[in-house]
Amino acid sequence: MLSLKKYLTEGLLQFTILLSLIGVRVDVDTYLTSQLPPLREIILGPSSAYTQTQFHNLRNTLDGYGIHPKSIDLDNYFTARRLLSQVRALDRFQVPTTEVNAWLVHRDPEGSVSGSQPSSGLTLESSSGLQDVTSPDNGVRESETEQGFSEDLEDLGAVAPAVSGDLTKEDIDLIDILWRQDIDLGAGREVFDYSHRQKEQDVDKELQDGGEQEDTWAGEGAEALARDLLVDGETGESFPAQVPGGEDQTALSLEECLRLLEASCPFGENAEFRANVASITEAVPSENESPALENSLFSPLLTGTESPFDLEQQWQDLMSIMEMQAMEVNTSASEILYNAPPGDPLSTNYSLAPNTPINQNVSLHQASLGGCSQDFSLFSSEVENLPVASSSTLLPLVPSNSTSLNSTFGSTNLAGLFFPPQLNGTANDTAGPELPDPLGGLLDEAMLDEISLMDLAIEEGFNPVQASQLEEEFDSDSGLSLDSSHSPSSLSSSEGSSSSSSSSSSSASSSASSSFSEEGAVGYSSDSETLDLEEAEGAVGYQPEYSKFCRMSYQDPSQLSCLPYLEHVGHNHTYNMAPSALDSADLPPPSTLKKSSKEKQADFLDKQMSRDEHRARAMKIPFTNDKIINLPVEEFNELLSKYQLSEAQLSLIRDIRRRGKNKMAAQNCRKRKLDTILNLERDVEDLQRDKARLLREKVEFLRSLRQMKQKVQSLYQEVFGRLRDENGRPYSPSQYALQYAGDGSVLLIPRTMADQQVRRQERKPKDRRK
DNA sequence: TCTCCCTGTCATACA
DNA sequence: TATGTATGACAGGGA
Repeated sequence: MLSLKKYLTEGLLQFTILLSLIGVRVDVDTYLTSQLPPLREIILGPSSAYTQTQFHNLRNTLDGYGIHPKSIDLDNYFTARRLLSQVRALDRFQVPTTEVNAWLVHRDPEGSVSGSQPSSGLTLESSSGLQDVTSPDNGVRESETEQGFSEDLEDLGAVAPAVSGDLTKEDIDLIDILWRQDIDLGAGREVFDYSHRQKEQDVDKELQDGGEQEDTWAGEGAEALARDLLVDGETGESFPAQVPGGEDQTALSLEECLRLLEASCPFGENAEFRANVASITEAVPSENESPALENSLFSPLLTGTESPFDLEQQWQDLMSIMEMQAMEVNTSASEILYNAPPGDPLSTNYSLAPNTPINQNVSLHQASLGGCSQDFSLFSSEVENLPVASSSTLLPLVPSNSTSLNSTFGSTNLAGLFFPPQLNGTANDTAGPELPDPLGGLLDEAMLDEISLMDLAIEEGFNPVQASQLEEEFDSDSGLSLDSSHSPSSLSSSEGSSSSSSSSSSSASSSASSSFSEEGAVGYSSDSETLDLEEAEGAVGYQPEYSKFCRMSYQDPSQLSCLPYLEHVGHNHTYNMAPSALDSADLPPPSTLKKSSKEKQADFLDKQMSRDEHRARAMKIPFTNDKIINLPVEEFNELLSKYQLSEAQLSLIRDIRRRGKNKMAAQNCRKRKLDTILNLERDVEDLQRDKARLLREKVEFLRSLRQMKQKVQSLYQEVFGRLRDENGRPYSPSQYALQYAGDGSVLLIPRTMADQQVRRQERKPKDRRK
């Protein structure tokens, strides 16, 4: 019978899927909800004791409208409806993106499929040439695509198990079957992933638009620069462009500056980006380590990548967290990092990066330290204390008209942050060492284990999810095992029709678990018309996790196992029947048995009867406890009216009814508690996975950011080094700074102005926080 | 014997 | 008010 059931179940399911695939609509509802108990029972299996609770409610409510809102049967109802609707939708070939993502998430632990496989690293870090910088936008986007960031970002809205974890094992099996079929047709799994295809299209679009934007922006920038130069020439001031001998040099320098900056940061043509680039250019080198000042690059760079999500805000949030953690960080690491000996400006100006070779295989911890050392001090008071350069006059290079000046002030200028205090003549040698290492704080004891796991993932080509799973397995010693998929009962998952995903919602698991919790004494009525429906509803799935709770009220522990398909063995149909009837019905003819065994059987059955059944039999109640408990009120009262019952009998009957209902209510209550605990476990599991993923993303971002800053720094140095005043002498970095204004012009301004703008910029995020 | 867990039951609140 | 449900608390029984 079992094999027949399995055969029929799988065969029908596959047949239905095939029919659906070729366009034949199969309405399974007709078969499942029709009054064909044997077929339904074969397919869905017998019900459990739990589901008997709403016998009367489910009567005449085949669609489930009469199910109590809190009933566990409602879970079955919704699960069944959802599965049926999905089966029907097969011919329409719709695979919801979020569900596929959820599927991927749940396959991660097995390492078979993962949408967030770690790539070897961001494109930016693949090489250090300028070529990489020419398309940081695309690079970042591609990196996002490669590393499953797009999925991760989508997960931000679908991470909650209640949403994304709604796939049952049946769903997964269906998707898997479809996938295999399409693989045979030459289609990969990514074909189903709408987000994947969309990301590919986006990337292509970006690649196309990027070139156009770059060209447009370059043209506008050149025009703006030429305009500025012309205006400046009209002022008659000692603008290099108009000074004989120095004109070509300066003009060439500015053009080169613009070109280099454009080449390095072709993010787009919008003003926001330009402001960001301006902050990038200002965030260039400082002679003495001022890592605190360099974090100004954070937001602008990330905003420049222009994703639909407010990455700048996210980073600010992240930085705020880091700031908090940085309060407690020890400064030893930063001291080492910041006390680099002065020497080559390129190597010393930029806190860590120049001296730290970019190593893709570097430990995440190390990488994080490096990235952090330069990134997190935007809001540090050190910035406020920066001495202002004495020079306050506007250079001839700066356009003299008010518009340009306003734009200059209005634009981002963090140049001062990058110039070495020594050059300002007011250097504070202790500034660097005093700065804490925020990421070091982030990577404190509590996070090192996760980081190390991520290190493992990056260094060893480990799937980070696997790493997190490894971590979970380590954590599983704590009594509550988070990995339910390792339950021995998961063997039953081979039965596609009787398994439910560990990610199923609590409602689904409720229905599933009830399929084998057996209450034989009061839980079964062979003459109940609604029983079949109950069984159908109650056997939607089998929850492996409940194997450990399967020791419920079964009839005979020695005869019954926890297997759900054996649950019907334990039903007790005897109730208040007379012992003689029981004997004749259940026992072999007396002639073939010894009296002792007969008595044994009687004793055994007697023991199996509940107290209320004993009482009912003693009081000669003329109907079964099952009827007493499960009949609707109207029918119950009608039943009572048919018999002439004494007050004691009536009282007992009402007590039996009350206790029976309460007993099942208690069972439901306890099962709900278990469901809650299990779902909480899954939530914790998901959150841990998300946490690991976010940490990994953060490290990746920091790494790419550090590399971008390196390149911007070198470009700034190159541009600034080529600038010459009217006498052909280079400008002093301690007195002047380059500023990339919002209108596309590149300005050389005194450091005092740059410092003022730095302070002004610092206040903005603070105000925004308020 | 003690402890833990499961189960049934009661009391109570609530719908 | 009657009925049903949910849940905390308690007790009994088995391992």
